[in-house]
Amino acid sequence: MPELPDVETFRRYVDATSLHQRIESVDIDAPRMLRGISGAKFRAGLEGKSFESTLRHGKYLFIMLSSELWLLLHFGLTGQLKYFKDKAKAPSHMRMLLRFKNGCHFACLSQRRLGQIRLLDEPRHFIGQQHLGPDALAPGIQLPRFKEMFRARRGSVKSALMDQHFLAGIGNIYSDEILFRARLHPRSKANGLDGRGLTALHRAVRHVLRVAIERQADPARMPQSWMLPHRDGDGECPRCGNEFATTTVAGRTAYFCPRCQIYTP
DNA sequence: CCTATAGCCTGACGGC
DNA sequence: TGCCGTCAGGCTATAG
Repeated sequence: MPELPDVETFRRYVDATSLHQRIESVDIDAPRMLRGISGAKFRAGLEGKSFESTLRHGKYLFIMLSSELWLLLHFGLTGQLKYFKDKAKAPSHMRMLLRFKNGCHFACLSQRRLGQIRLLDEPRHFIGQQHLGPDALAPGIQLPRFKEMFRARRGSVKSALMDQHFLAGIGNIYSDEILFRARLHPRSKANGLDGRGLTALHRAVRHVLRVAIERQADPARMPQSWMLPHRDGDGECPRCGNEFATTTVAGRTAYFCPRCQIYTP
């Protein structure tokens, strides 16, 4: 689930629910998700502190604590956040559970336990260490820079979009949606796109991510003109009625419309 | 630099 | 019904 629009939605959710409340207790159910720190040290780092502000880079969510340390959350394939009052209403698959002084709870869910939880001193430092590319919605990624990046990139356009070292935040679903909008075949070569293709791609990246954020990354609320509502089930292109096809790119299943999306070697 | 593969985990689904 | 293989919106490590 969690690509850039989902994580941005989580970030806003934290801002709306969980800032400035003292953390009374910390429970970890999935020690494997905790990276580079013991459970005891992690608990000690959170207890008595509060969330003060949030930041997102790609698919990573950073939460600044009152101690000036940062809580890092990464959601893997199945992560979610949930803020709730009654413990009786606790959701399933809670991997980290905080209880605030006001009696409410903040839970990090992950059915498959593939996410990551860390404590950091500086987001910039972490982003550098991981060699993450610029955030896909960063204001600095204007068309000229975007074109330069793709012209210097070998391999397929879809694997470029999904490569977190190249551009951070886009995963399998939204790369398909972006390529559908830009009418580019997922296996088209990144450095084979012409000016028109790159312009369309640049606009599609920004448009798709922004609209998805506006709709809170809820698949049920995406426009009918998009691929997402038709990916399974009927599987028909909302533009031409053709059936969607699939192919494998960078180890993932890519959906595309064989009539609308043009291949460029 | 790039691609392909397996592994990490769990659950849903279809076929037999 | 039960078992089995496959697949899933992530990342990492490894090999070529």
